[in-house]
Amino acid sequence: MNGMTIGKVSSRTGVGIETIRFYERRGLIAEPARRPSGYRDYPPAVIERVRFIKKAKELGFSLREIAELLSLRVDNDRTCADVYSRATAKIGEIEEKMRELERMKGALETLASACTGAGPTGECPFLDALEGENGLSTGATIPS
Amino acid sequence: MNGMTIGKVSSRTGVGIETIRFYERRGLIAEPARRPSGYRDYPPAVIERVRFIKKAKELGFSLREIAELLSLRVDNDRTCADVYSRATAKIGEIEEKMRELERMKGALETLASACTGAGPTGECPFLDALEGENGLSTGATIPS
DNA sequence: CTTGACTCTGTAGTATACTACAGGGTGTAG
DNA sequence: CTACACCCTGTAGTATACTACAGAGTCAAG
Repeated sequence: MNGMTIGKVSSRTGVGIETIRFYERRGLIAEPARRPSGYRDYPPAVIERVRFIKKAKELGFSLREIAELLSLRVDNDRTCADVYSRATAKIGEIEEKMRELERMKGALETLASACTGAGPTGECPFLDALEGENGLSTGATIPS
Repeated sequence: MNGMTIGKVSSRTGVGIETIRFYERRGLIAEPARRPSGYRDYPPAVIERVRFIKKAKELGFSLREIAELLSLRVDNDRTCADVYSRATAKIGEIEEKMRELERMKGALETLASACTGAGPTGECPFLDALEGENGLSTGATIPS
């Protein structure tokens, strides 16, 4: 009763074989069991994990941040208080991302509703909707 | 009555000088006027543009996608119908990102509410909340 | 028992997005 | 008039995240 080969994981998730092995090297996916041949033998749960990584990436999380998100679940050494504070911090980041997306969406909707007819594009309040002093939590890098 | 030097733009936006010049090379920022010395002389509007780029990046848009977003406003050759379809497409992408963030947030909240006391971390339904067949619009790359 | 699809390790190359000089000129405060 | 912060171009280096081989072994169908 074997699990999946890496090719199966790849086709089920839409993530390339080389990329899956890369995620393993980076510690995002646990090293799977091996068959006598040396082939990786994955449990079904790996599918959700790979899909999670894929989606989190599309949402602007780096692999380092995704590892953090995943570590909330994996490490049994952590206290609940620790998990709680990390989780709420991530929730804050996510809420900030959502607010920015909301603003961007609003700006695009204004743009779209102003341009339903024919003719050239006029001045649209596109950048204006995204003002504000600060970025998100990325940690701005200003060379010394 | 001069505008800003690049250093001023950098300090007002939190984006490095080299990065601003890089954005110019990539066409994300228009080539500014020059002073007799050759110094770049930026109009105030560049501040919003740089901040927009910064935020859009933090939301998971690539520089190529940001250029697309910006081109909706800039190109006067485009018809309104064209702008409309591009804008609504981007709105769709943004809504998908927001839905995914909502799911991720829900998973984190479940995790956080289950772990407010002391003790070790149990099994939490973290990955489960992010299942689903498909990713976003990134265009999955599966090697041949 | 061969053929073709699949897997292995290891290394090297690519795309994106910066980031850091080198070697030079500019601008202004004291 | 000099010292120091700032700007210029151009090129090269770095971090991240893949992506592509090379050279070899594995497995299932016919």
